[in-house]
Amino acid sequence: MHDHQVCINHAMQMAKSVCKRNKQELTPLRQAVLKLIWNSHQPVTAYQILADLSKKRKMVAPPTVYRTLEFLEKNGLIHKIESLKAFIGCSHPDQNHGSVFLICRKCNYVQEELDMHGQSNIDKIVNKNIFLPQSYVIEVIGFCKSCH
Amino acid sequence: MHDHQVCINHAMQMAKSVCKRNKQELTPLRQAVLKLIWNSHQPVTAYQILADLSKKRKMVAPPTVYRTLEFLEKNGLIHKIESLKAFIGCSHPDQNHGSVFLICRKCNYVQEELDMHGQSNIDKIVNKNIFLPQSYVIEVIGFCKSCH
DNA sequence: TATTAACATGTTACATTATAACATAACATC
DNA sequence: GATGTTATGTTATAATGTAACATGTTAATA
Ligand SMILES: [Zn+2]
Ligand SMILES: [Zn+2]
Ligand SMILES: [Zn+2]
Ligand SMILES: [Zn+2]
Repeated sequence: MHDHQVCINHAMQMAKSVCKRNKQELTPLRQAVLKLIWNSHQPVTAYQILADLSKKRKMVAPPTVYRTLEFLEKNGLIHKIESLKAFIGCSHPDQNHGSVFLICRKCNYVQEELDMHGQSNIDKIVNKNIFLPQSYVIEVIGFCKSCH
Repeated sequence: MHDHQVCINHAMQMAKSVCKRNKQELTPLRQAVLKLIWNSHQPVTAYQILADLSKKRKMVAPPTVYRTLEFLEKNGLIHKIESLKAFIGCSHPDQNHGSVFLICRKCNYVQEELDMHGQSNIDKIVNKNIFLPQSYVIEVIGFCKSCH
């Protein structure tokens, strides 16, 4: 357990400054979606967001949600968990980083850990193959400390 | 370039022995799907398989394909590339292993590299968090040697 | 101040990916 | 030949994601 309000406040503050830095607008819609995502440390699907958002505002359609998610992801404010087709707030949007996601199958908590891709065993493989990496998907599925 | 017929033959041989070891049946349907997947080193979607298979045999429905894919995956004969929602033959179905997939955005070639999860930086993170890993999704998206 | 360009959001209609639930077949064992 | 098990077929629908075009909003710029 932790004071999650701190997480939310921090995330929203970060978002403001990141968007400012990137010269991008953090509109009310984008803020609302980001806040919904930060409701928990569990990943949420686009259609969960769609439902939640449609309660708060008038009915929204899928493109609205997907576009907003795209914006947030491009600006490093959220990540997509590919193995779950779901989205989660980025814990470190200010830093340029790769991430390792630890995904608990029982409680759904997702822990994002920084990983400076560059000298890991994965990068050894990348280099050995003369591969030019552009993005990484690194997800570990299992049970978190509390759940096993 | 390489003699891909060798890859196919090897894969089908391996499949036979793996299924025997696992006491599982490699039925004609399952063989057909595996062969279709091994048509190339590029990942194929379930619905591509559905289309191909429906040409070879009588029309098949999605559950037939998804069930077969599930069987093949459970027996370690194929892998799902999560970031592409597509499937690819496993190059090393006989060994118990983790994999790193190098996915070329231009030519779609997917290189599977073995990675004995256990002492990598990812596992350091796993251990630090007292996380009990069950499966890994490790995908690097970029450009292969030939394409950059 | 009208005009334009840009960006953001709304709307409609679909495409793609995946699964639930139930029915039948195929085969082995008793 | 009844029974259980595994594999496959069938129908229907759920869940995820996008293309294309319309409208609104704001801020230069003519
Ligand atoms: Zn929190
Ligand atoms: Zn947990
Ligand atoms: Zn080959
Ligand atoms: Zn390539």
